[in-house]
Amino acid sequence: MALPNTYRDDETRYRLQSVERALDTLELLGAAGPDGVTLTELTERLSVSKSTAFALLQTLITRGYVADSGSRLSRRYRLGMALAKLGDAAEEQSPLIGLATPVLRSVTAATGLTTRLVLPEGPYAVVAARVDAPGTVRFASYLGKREYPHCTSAGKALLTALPAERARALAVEAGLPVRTSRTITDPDALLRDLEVSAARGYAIDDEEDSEGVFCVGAAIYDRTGECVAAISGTGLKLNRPTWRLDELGVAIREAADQITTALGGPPFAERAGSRTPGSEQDTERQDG
Amino acid sequence: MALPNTYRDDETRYRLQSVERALDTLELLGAAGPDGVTLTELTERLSVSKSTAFALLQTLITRGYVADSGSRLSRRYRLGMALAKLGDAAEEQSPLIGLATPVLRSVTAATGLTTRLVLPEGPYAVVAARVDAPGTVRFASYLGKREYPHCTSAGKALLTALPAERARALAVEAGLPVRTSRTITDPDALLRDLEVSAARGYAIDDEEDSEGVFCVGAAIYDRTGECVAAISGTGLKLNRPTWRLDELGVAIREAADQITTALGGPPFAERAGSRTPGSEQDTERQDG
DNA sequence: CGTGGTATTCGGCTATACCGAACAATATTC
DNA sequence: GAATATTGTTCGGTATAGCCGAATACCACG
Repeated sequence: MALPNTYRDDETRYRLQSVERALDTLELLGAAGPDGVTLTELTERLSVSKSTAFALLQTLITRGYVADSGSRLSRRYRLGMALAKLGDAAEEQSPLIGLATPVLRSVTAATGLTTRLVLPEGPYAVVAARVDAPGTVRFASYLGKREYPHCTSAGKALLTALPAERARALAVEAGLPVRTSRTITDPDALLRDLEVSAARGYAIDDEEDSEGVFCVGAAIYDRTGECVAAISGTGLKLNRPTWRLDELGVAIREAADQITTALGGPPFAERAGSRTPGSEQDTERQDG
Repeated sequence: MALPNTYRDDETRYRLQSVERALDTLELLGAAGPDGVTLTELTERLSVSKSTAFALLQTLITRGYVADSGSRLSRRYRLGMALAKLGDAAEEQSPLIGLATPVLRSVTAATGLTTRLVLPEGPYAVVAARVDAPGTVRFASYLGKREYPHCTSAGKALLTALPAERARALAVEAGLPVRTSRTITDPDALLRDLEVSAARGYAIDDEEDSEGVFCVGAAIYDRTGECVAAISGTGLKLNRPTWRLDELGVAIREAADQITTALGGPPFAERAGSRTPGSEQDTERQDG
């Protein structure tokens, strides 16, 4: 190496190369679907030598974090059960997730909706926990999925907690791509929608993100009054044509309130009317 | 210098030390509960230097696998959300778990029981997936929990798939400790119970493992006719005094059948009467 | 029976991960 | 309020652990 730089980049100081590669391996396998990945595939995607990839896999396999299937030749590797175990423990250790999951279960049992807990990450909302409704063929709703702020109920719910200016900035940062014919793509229209949602205590996505799919979402606040998360309930219109979005919205709002109060935050009733100032835009009649 | 044994133990060949330590760290944090662990605690439990433990944590933290809470000094570390994400992916990738989870959800929704998928591990049954019933204050039912074969419905269900001698041997190996006043501690009595359970298609644990708690379980078979897992449903007698164990048992049996047939295995009706296959069954190729 | 694709094994080189010790920052004690 | 105890963080030297490249073993086609 020509570079005599004995000191490492500040970003990578105190970070162990082989551990990072092991994590890369796991994440790669996780994104790879049930068919798994082959050793040579891994080799090139990690840009390491075959023997290195092999050693990584050996280590992870003997500990149960990676499972190998397929016989001898053209073996395929996928994530192992030890990870499911750790993931479970991680969920319980996260105060928010541990608190929210039982509530989500109740809502799902009562309403038949698939429920989720999402956290803000930049302008997006990422799924942190979920309780799938029975019979669901499983939405494309894996943990860690990033959802748009402008066309999902959870994303909107997060925005309702912010001053109008900030909400607009975030939505614009994420972009407002068209997802269905009903997607709100105009920032001003979105802000009006948020106004209504905030007053109502829950946000609605009525086939704005995906055809035939609706959801309702509500924000969660901690003791400092900061919005830290949101929950949402999702349903398919096909399954049951006569959902009552207003009733479901209230159910979600109350569930969110339950979590909020558990965190010591202000419930909906206390927040009512005190929508974050920002610009007090005149409300124009919204036509469809 | 005395060059010590350049060749490593066969057990540890091709295994990366730092990766193993990282995994040790995660497992340690996972077992530590929501309060987490402090750096010095970790240092001594891993028997590594403080700086090493620090580097491990840094790596895991920047990748989101460990979260730190508590301010500056006396910081506490717990598992991070990246693990929940991977664990979720691992569940979907496991063919058995991915298959069983939707079924478990249906059973839970229909019956109100907390349902589990368990796998055999030596003489024990370890929990591989679970769907908690709403309102459950959460049993001590974390993923990876080992359950006794003699006093849990899932454990018994696994035993029903084995020849009597083997079932007895396993139960004895695990021991038959007293758990409640109703625990079966006599191997012969257990075998009689298994006989009945096999004929019925499901096993019952009526407060044999824990006071006030019952469960029903049934075995799952793959295409080779081997029992590979079992599912169980658990309920609290306190909550609802009038459970119908027979109905619940049938529900569990049918759910197990559903998974079994999905795997290409023999459902209950076909197994009836043929307890203890014991004899040699031809290996049937699955060409085409 | 070769050919091309895999997974393993080997041995050497050096970058890497380890340690010990000093440093900094916060509590706790007097 | 200074002294002490206990924790997290930084640093440099060192040898070991991890990386690579090449050679080998294995299997499935043609």
